Amino acid sequence: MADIKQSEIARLAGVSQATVSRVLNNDPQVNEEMRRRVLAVVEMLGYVPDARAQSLRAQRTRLLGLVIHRAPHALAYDPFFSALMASIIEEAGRHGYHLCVDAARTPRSQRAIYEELLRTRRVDGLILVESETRDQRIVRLTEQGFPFVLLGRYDPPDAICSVDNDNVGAGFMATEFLIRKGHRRIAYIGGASGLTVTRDRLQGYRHALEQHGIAYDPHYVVFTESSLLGGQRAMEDLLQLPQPPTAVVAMDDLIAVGAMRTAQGHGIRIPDEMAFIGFNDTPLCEMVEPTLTSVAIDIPTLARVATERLIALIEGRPVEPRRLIVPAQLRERESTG
Amino acid sequence: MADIKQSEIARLAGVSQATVSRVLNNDPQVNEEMRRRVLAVVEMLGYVPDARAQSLRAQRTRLLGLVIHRAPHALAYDPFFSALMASIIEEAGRHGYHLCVDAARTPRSQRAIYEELLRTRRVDGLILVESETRDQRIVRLTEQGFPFVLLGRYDPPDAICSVDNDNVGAGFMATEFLIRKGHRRIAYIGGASGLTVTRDRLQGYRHALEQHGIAYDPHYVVFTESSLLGGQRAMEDLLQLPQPPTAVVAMDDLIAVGAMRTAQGHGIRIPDEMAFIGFNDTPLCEMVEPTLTSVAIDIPTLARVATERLIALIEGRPVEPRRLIVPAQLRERESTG
DNA sequence: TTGTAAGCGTTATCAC
DNA sequence: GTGATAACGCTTACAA
Repeated sequence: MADIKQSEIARLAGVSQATVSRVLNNDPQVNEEMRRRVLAVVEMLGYVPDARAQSLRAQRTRLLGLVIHRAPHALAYDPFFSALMASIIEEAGRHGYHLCVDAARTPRSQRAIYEELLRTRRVDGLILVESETRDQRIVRLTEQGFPFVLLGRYDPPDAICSVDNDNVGAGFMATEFLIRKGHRRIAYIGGASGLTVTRDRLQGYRHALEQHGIAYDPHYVVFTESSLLGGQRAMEDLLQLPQPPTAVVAMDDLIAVGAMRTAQGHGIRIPDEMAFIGFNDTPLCEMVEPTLTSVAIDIPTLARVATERLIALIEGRPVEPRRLIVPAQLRERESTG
Repeated sequence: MADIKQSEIARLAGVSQATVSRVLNNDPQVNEEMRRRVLAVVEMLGYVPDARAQSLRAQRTRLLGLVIHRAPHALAYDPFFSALMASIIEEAGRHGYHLCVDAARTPRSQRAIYEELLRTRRVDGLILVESETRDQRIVRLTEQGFPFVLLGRYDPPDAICSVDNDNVGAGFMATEFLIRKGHRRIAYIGGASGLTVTRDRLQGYRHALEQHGIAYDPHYVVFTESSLLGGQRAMEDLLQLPQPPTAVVAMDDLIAVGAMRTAQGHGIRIPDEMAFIGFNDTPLCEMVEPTLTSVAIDIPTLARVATERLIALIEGRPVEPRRLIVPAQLRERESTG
């Protein structure tokens, strides 16, 4: 039972193996009668073509590659990554593609993995995440002409095909929202200061202040690690200031919640005395008291668009413009009044 | 540059293509001199064999399959799945395998996906999760002799190869822990009632009650969806009882937190008036107030063992015993006093 | 010890 | 319109 192949179908239907292939590929030239006969046998045996043979013959696997750059436990609780992966899978499936996920913990193994995926032709294209300023992967893939899409920002914009959530815009949106609520002393708590996300959102924050005639005060900007504890520590620092802020833009929900906890611990009422806004719109936002306003990255759209574009690249369709921006969305809740 | 193949290496090294293949497969019969010559060219061109051709020839793809049974947004915040996937990827990589992840939202598409993966031979084996009591996938895979490992329980134990976190034991452990704390009216909030996990933990719960001479009262057992809201709804029901429980065993941390919230909303003090215990030991446990006691499933071990066994099956090595149990661990926190 | 050649299951290009 | 036949890139008998 295991190994039905086209020649087997052909034998039972009394036609040649080539005809079976034609029928299965909807060749219009094939006679109705033969088509029926072949399809009947195909149906009966539940024949499906062997993906391995198709891959070799067609020179493509219909597999998209995604490489995770974290240790397993770090990935486990990263909703961004899970959501991304799930949406990629879904969109890929719609186009008849599958997702192959690999992991690379160290920078060295990263290079090795990308090199392997590239050379073995195990996948037809790659989705890149967490780009660095001088990304070797991008250089390599570009010079090899291997299809890939970057999730993130890259300069110059037309050099490669990329899809980005608008981090600058998101930082701007969050800050302006607070300004419109009447706040003037607004703090920004960033994550690791080297990350592009941190810097981009900070840029949006500064831009919003500027546009509304508020002087930028570096005392209101702190960087910390992306965790509850990080948020708590950052807030402690901000509360030491002679003029503490009346509103806080935090790099992610975890930091925001940590900061909010600390403020509450100091007897500060939220949102009356201090407003908070986070990023990513994680379920955490609904779990805390008061619920947390958050700027949502539209992960499903991000993933969908990136996947669509990658498949277009693979199949040789034009992709224009090269860089696409997916706007963020603000989800207003109690923490901003 | 793109397409280096063995025949190309052979030409440059002045040997036959078969010799190149032998060198790459460490055939001991090949002469040292030739080996050097071939490897030099291989090195120089950075040649790596084409995975597609190897797949067809060897009749195996070195791909493991995992099918997710949820909508993307549901997966996004499911740490169990992410942790599992990450650990599978890591272990697979150690053995030279990759992970192919697919998704099936509806039961119908589920069958279709499994059938496709099975028939197209796109993957060498499957890791099954979330088994149901009469799992059609298992029947089908078994009759086809397709390699797979079930993460979960299955009877009879020797029928198929499975790795289970000890759900019965975990349910028992959680319940007994509460009993030892002095509780007698203990509720159990399960997930979807069809799931094996739900039933297994319930069995452990009943077993613990029985062993400590506490009568089983079905009013204390409710089923709900695995979410904050599900937990909240279930708790509302439990609070309607003439004699509400003094302790709650919830199927997962999300449900537990939802239930805890609702209890708090009704002015119930935790853990003084009501104790809570969840499952999975997610970061959520540390984020809530009071922190949540939880029974941890050892996901990395689970994933590692399952992956190892699947690969053993694929490569025709014996796997004994067929069923393996990975014990759980209780992480005590504030919610149980 | 090495080269020649068959074949893995497809698709596509030929003749007929 | 249909049936032989040649690839796709690799592994492995078998021949030399």
